Amino acid sequence: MSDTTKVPLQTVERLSRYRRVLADLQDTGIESVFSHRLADLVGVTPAQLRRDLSIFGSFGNVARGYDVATLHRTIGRLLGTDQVQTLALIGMGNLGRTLLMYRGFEERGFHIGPVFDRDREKVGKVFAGRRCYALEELETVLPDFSCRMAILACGPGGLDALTARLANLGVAALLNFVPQRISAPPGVFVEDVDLSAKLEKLSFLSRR
Amino acid sequence: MSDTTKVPLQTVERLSRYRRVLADLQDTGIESVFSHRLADLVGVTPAQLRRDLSIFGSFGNVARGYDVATLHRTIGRLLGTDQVQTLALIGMGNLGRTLLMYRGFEERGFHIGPVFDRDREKVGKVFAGRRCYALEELETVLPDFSCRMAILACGPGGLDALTARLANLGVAALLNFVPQRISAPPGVFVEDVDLSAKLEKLSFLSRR
DNA sequence: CCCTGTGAACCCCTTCACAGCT
DNA sequence: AGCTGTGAAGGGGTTCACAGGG
Repeated sequence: MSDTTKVPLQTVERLSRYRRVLADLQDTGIESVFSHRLADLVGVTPAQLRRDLSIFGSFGNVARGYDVATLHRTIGRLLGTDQVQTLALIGMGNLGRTLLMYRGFEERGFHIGPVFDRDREKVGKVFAGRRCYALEELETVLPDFSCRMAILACGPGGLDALTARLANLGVAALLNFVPQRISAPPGVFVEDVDLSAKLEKLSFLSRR
Repeated sequence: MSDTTKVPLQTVERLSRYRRVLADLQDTGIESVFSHRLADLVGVTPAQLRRDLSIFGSFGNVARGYDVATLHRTIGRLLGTDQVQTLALIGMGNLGRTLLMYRGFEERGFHIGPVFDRDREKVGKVFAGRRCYALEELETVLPDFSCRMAILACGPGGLDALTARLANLGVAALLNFVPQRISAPPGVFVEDVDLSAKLEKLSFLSRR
């Protein structure tokens, strides 16, 4: 019951939420939880929680429920966040600099390593301890960091070429803030962050 | 075929993407498109596009496809972004200031009006032309702007009380950047932005 | 022809409900 | 008695495929 690719996408998204709540429980010294309680804290149904976990195995115990520390570690392993991963960040505008200063990433096992910008003015400057590289240096700099993921916080110009170069360098996942459809090279996963779209959704929903 | 509440959530999310592409087409002077072409540009199947639109009515024409300008306007009306909406922004940290400077919101019909912070040091300062109010002033300041939506870019402390106060003031939708589950008052819609969760999803997916 | 709009089939995910166990 | 894990049922969204029309 484990590593087929038959894991619902939404289950993966919920794993993050489970892990976060489990971390809180662990901090408060709670050693075990029943599905009912954990589901309540996360905001899902107990059946959903048990189903999600059952996709990966049997972690529960009828008498005590789930062991908090063990389950936390297990989900971390599933997500691949049990060890620190280094990300590349492209674009040192307002957004890029904000992301660089955001502490939440480090807390969850993500470390921003090399940062890049196309703008000559930014290249060579230091942001939060990182020297900014020119985009042209991608091929020479990136291999030293062995990044499997990158954050795109740059302008829309030449995006397709950029993603192709990143893919060539072994980057298999992109967190994309550029409001434009990315034609991802095969094998590269893209998650879009489109705040305007979220506002539009809220605008629609709150009209009735 | 119109205003029942039976609109799939994911259809709503795709409306944003249709609208963005239609805006681009309009800028380049194209007057009409067939579902096949529009769907290609957006990155969905033609059947999906037609199904999505058919939920709201019949906008197409067998001979010419869809009229770009009309459809653009229609989707804008559906989303409620055909007129500018004013948002409140809570939290003037790095994130809040970045959001304030982001041009993308204005382009899509969202205007950030009043900004608030709990921190006494920030209150009274001016950010991008807006004077920052204290959180205590919420009840006196917010009614002047008649905001139906708010952006939460503050710390996690006292979130439940804050959302309750916002709800009382008529705020029916929240774009939430705080990594914590919000127990939304009834009738209030919440969209969470959790970048770490997106990275964890990417981490999971790119491991095979 | 080749388009749109749409019933119907399909598929994926959620929920129910219970067997098995402690 | 009350829990987990899971077949089976149910529901929601996508895709198929075609009727209808220029």
